[in-house]
Amino acid sequence: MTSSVPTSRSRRSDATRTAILAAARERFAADGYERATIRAIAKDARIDPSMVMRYFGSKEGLFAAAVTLDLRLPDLREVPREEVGRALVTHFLTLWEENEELTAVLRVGATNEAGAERLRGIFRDQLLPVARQVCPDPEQVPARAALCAAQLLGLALTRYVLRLPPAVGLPRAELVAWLGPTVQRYLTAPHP
Amino acid sequence: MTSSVPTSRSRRSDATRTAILAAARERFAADGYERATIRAIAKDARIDPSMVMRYFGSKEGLFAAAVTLDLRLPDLREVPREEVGRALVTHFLTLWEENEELTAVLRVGATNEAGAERLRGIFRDQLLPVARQVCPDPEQVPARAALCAAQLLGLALTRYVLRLPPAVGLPRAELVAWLGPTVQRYLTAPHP
DNA sequence: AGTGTTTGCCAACGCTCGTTGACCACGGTA
DNA sequence: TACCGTGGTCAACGAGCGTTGGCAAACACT
Repeated sequence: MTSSVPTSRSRRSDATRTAILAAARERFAADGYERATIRAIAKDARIDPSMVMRYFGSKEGLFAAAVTLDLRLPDLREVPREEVGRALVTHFLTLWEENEELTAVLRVGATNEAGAERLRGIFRDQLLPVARQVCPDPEQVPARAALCAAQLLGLALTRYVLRLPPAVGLPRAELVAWLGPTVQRYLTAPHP
Repeated sequence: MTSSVPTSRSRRSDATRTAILAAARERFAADGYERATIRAIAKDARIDPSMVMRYFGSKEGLFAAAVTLDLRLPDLREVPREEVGRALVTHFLTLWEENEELTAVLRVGATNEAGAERLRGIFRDQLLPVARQVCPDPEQVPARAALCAAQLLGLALTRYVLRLPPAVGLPRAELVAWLGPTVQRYLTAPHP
């Protein structure tokens, strides 16, 4: 039993716990699922590999705990209707540059079925609802959202994962100027 | 020495060689680089793993031999100028559905540096020259080609790798209708 | 001081991987 | 018949992986 430190006082292990999570995110983002070994993650966090197991149960458990993705998408009803495309692109660029979880989930999703399922979940639970806010016809929402996902994930893939030189070199503003109208059209333009 | 069968007569080993390559392409496309094991590939080809080594030297050698990608892009100068976007999208969709090498190189490129370099090479040697045929300003060619790559690879990623349900469900014609104008704009529209 | 829970390290397990080298079967040529 | 290149199998190697259980130190509470 022992409710020794039940409520608010921070346990000493919380530090290691977050250290492991940080190292895991970094490795998953850099190497993908298979090559990001528990041993390497543990070494980065300066603890023993067995600690990872004790805290997270298994490698899958660690991945699940390390990569919890909240896109924090804006409420598009508060954005001028002709600005939603640019707003989304801007938001995604910021998001992607701020945290490496997105790169991690994209890299892992490309080779690992569990990772792919994670991405499908994010699409379903986070992007679809937002698309629903601005799409004219509810029936077309999934298709339109998928088109946006294709464009935005394609950008992330070429720029942050594959690192195609021209994609890396393009300045933010220019990306927004090019992709904004595309996303805008996918979301709001009449079916072609 | 021995020029026993030097010229045209097909050696018996060619059959196994191509069997290995076919199995390798399939596994790389389905599993990515790390999880596509030589042992599994050899089993698919119904031979011993050591044969793979004899023929291709190493796993990297096998990958290099199995995935040689020719996009067979059309000569855009023979396509009506306002049709190049739709033509490219159509071409890519066909290409992707016909052979699994593209899925393989995309999956591998996402987690493996050698795979990523392979993709950068394809972009540089095959997509850039074609973009040069239709872009107005030569200086803008790399950026415009990169935008196209982002859109087209994003489609492939969501449809053939991640298998987002709405992206899988969209019929070819509709994809061409949506993405065609996007690619067209990236290639030929004036800089926004 | 004494006791029980945390927090950590260490050593090993069983497994799979890429890779290697020894050995065998066939088939054409001398 | 004897030979040799070719196409193939088999068993093993060393390394790295995820994972486990036992044990020592640090701490919290009485």
